[in-house]
Amino acid sequence: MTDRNAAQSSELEATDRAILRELLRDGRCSFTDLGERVGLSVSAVHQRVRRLEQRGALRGYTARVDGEQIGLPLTAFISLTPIDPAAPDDYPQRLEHLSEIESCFSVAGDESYILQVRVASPLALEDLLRQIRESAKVSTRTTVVLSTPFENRAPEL
Amino acid sequence: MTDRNAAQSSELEATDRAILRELLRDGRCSFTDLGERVGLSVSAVHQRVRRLEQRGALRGYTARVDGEQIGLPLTAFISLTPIDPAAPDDYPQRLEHLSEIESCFSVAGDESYILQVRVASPLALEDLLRQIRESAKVSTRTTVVLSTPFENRAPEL
DNA sequence: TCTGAAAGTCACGAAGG
DNA sequence: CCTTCGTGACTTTCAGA
Repeated sequence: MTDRNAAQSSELEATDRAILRELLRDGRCSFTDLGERVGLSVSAVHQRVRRLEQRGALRGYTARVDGEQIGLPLTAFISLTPIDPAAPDDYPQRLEHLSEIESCFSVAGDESYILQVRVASPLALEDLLRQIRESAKVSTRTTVVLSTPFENRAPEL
Repeated sequence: MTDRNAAQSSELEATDRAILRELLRDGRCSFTDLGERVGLSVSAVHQRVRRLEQRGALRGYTARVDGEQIGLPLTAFISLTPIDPAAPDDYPQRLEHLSEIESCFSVAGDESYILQVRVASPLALEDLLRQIRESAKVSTRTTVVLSTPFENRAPEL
């Protein structure tokens, strides 16, 4: 066995973590480079990446884009509190269609959900808030982001 | 001129937005595919992508990785309030070295900053909170994420 | 799970309109 | 800003260990 038999394919081995580390740093890194960096042949890396994709450890790849330059300079966090505490908890589905909502977290604490949103302007935020309240029957508390010292840093693997 | 002359290279043109849309969907998409999808030759797309990278609209590429499978199943938001309101505002620099902190937002509202963190366990979170308080001389308020209905969705371009 | 080789695809710069 | 074209690099598969 490997380390501690990796609890039914749960924990990742060193080489796989090295691969993920490189792909987090550069999602377009070639298999050739990847192979050199982790000390494996091109085909071996190729197989491992495919396996990581199939396992779901590697969910995909995406570009990192500048919010300002694409015309969405305003980020905010919106906390949700259900108006009717007895209503069924289907808030995520009710909000899914609003593309301005980047992330939706179910949380412990005073509020039920935290939404991370990105919009073009204060006016667009006002409109989004109206749509959220209408779609989900919730009251909202909004925290506007002034600046982002850093964001989406890669975790240490 | 184009649309409204794009306010000094600020706004993006339709083809560039189409390219970003595709790269947000699949960060490893080949230039060949990209060209077909946006209706341009391979070289033209290549040039545009390079230009977008130089402009800073395209900041890079990254893999999307499953938090659970890499051994970091716990996400939380931590709000920061300075203990000494007169202290210099260098909190981001003081916290930068803590790799568990994925994002750091300066916000308007009751608190000064919101941190998004990812850790292995409640114990690791406790330890991180201690380090944050020590490093930045702040009091903290923590909201634990129970589940994530959706996260990091691509914005509508 | 690895390696090495073969075949097909792709990246990327040059030249030109 | 676009196209076409050519070369070298890369991806992907497969056989073998």
